[in-house]
Amino acid sequence: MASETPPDAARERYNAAAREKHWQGVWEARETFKTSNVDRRPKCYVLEMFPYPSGRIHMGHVRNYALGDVFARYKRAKGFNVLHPMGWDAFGMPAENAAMEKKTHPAKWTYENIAAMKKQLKSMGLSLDWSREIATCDVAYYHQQQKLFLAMYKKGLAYRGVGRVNWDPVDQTVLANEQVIDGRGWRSNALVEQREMPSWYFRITKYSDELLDELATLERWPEKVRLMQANWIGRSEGLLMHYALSGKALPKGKKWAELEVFTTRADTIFGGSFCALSPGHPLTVELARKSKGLQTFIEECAKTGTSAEEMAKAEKLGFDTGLEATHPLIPNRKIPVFVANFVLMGYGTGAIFGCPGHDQRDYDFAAKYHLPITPVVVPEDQDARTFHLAGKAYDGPGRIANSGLLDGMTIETAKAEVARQLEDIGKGKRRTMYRLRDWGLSRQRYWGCPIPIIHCDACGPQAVPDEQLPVKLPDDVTFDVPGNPLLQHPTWKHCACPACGKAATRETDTMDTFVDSSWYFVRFTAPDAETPTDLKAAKYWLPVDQYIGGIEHAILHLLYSRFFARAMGATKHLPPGMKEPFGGMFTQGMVTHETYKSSNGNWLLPAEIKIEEGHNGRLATEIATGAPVEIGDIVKMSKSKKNLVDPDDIIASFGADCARWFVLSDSPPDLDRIWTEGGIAGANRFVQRIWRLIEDAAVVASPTGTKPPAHLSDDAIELRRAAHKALAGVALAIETLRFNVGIAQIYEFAKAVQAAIPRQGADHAWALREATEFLVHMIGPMMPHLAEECWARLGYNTLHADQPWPQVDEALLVDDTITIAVQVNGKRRDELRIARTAANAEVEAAALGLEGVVRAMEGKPARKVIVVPQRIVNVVV
RNA sequence: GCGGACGUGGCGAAAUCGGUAGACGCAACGGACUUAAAAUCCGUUGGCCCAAAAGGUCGUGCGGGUUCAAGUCCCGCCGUCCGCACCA
Repeated sequence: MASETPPDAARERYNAAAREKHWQGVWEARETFKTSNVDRRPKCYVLEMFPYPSGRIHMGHVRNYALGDVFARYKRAKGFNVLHPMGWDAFGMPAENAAMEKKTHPAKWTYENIAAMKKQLKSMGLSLDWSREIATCDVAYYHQQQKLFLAMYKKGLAYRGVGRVNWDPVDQTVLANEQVIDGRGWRSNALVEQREMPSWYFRITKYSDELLDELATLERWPEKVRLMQANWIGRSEGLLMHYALSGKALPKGKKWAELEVFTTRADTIFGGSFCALSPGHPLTVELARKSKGLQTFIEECAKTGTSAEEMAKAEKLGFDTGLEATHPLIPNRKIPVFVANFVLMGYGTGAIFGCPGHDQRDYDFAAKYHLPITPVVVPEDQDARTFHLAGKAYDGPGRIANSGLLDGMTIETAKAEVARQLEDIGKGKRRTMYRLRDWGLSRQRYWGCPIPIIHCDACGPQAVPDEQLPVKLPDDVTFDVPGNPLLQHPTWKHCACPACGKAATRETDTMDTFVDSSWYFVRFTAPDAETPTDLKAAKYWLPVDQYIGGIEHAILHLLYSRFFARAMGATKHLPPGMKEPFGGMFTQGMVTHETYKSSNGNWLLPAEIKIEEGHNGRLATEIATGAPVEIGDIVKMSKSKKNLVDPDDIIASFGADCARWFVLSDSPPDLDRIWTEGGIAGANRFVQRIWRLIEDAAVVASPTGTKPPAHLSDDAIELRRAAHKALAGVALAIETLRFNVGIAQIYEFAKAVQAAIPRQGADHAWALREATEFLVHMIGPMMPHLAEECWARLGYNTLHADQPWPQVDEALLVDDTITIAVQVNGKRRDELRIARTAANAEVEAAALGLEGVVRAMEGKPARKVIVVPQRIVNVVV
């Protein structure tokens, strides 16, 4: 029999490139991964974040989609009706940049990129239902998005308001915060201005509480992401309180008689030594009309940089208005009113009272302007009379002091007491504030979804009537002049008012691309529906059971999607109660690689260098010149550092299975995966080893469908145990997204199968057949092409992709005889082979008789023997 | 500054419940096969003591603690990474 197997030298290696193409063709021809919305099986919606069509996939994509594909294929094998779709986040700036630089139309550039990337994704052998493919720049998609927008507009969830934006005066466009670098536009390098501009907003703050409170229901989300969202929403409970204003400079009118401030530390009011207004506060603006000095001060404030670092370092600056504020509970104390650069207009009321003793910012400010600093909270272990602030504010726990009627209270009691008293006299009100603001979605750009609104001088903003939708982007645009091409288009914006019929103009802003990605996962459930969503399909498929993507979307994309789910519920585009779009969320790590730098300081591609490993470490040289190369840090693969490995090259030389196997091995999926030449070679060795193993096993194993023999030898039973244990272990690893652990078990099991091949006898042949098939099932989700090839080699003419995950025989998971460690005084001294069911007394007796135990006990009597059944024995002497 | 995560061999890591630390992979070293190489196969590989084996001993960032037993739990440090950042 064995002679049928060719010797290694003559054997053909598994030709991944050819076979992978073959099986991809078979899957496509048979529509193996096409999913129906009508199916009796339980559903499972597996989704990876859809890519931006930059033109080429990178290793980050390979990892992301390999992770998702393992899960999707496994769930299919487990009998689920799996939805695993793919699409393109296709609107956005890079297409317009390309249009300006390369003179290609954004649409042409985008669709060519999509075609190229789709080809690359297909070469990965992903179990995707391509019939549901969507691109957000498809008119069919953004048509539906416009309907959604109008439905939200009519519900008051989208509105037009005025807000501050980062305006790039050269490019004539609004910039996102992350596009402003050191106060300058990232492309134009022009000084960015803060402008008040009319913009469109989504009323996400309506759901602040829900979005925060319901984070608790997201049990299969990373704690870290939930925390980041909670901090982003930033709810804080506090008190609005009114200070009476006085002073010569106080403007006339009732409106200026009182100053409203917000505080979360009402307990510290007796420590308040000043009030401060934001430079943008209405009272500041009013006062500035009569004060040149204040005007100058406001201008100075506006100039301080917008970058986070600058803000933190910026000195606390104030301008004394000459006004005085009287606290409602302490009529005899008047404190000065300043305008201060550190008070934000966008939070609370834009005005604060400063308590230097217990707030570091206020402390810094008070120190600079020589204002009183009185501690009013004293730590429990300190005496109020001697307690001293050691040069900084104290914000820890303690009891109230120096505060008259509040003295001796806890912080919480004092807060409640102040709130109660102020509410009683109508000078205060408890209030919850949020850091979260409404979502500004206007972008002055071309390549985005047009906002379907018409502005009429007589009637105001009007929704575009349904029959006039979609508002299509015009094709004939130029990017020769800065600014929004839609605004400059000669005819596009001119139209008739739907209400009065007179000449009107279209909204020329387009939507933030985060809008596109806030509901695409719903559209996948019914990609061809004439309405934005199909309630029946949405109800069947949603929520997404497992969503996988990068941590960089932890806040915005995921929070916006959660908002959209609620808003779409309100507009009846989702079934009632369907609030959370993603039941399970997983954030995968990056793919990293060593960096290489030539002696002249240029970064080099891994392909441009050669590495020699020897006793004295690793030496790198540049292939072209033979010059030595400096090996740098291991960082995320990036174009700028050139530490890139091209998925196309890897797939061409090793195959998609090998690339998938590599990115799944070794590192936990949520941590970074370091790409190494050695690692990919190791993965390739395993691919070849599996193929040889299956070829060998196919020769000696029982034919398909052989009935189990009546008697199995111990070795055969051991192989069965190993097979069933590995199968259960791999299944658990996949379910818990710990693929690296599952892969380690596959390696181990493959060794056991290999060792069993030379054994003779019908029982071995049968056990080997089972073990070999199990092995193919285990590698299937990760290396699907190889699994098909092996499945065929084992004598089947069915598709492995259609095979169910085998049943585990639970009885085989537990051993009859087990090995337990025996310790003496907590140190392992020997081990014991004993029946799993042995009684504790029996275990104890056997343990005490072990050679290593006797030696370690040195003749002393056992004071205590702890027997943990089936785990360990510890003898205490 | 605030919040969070992490720290285990030369490297990536495993250890699901407090119960044999280092599975599995990479790298390295030795051997078989070969004229040779590649490929493949077999073996060794945490430190120290011992000629070797047997055995001993130390060992999961550092210092304490709880426990029969700690990588795992508690307290205090140190370091690295990430997020937020004048949010009153």
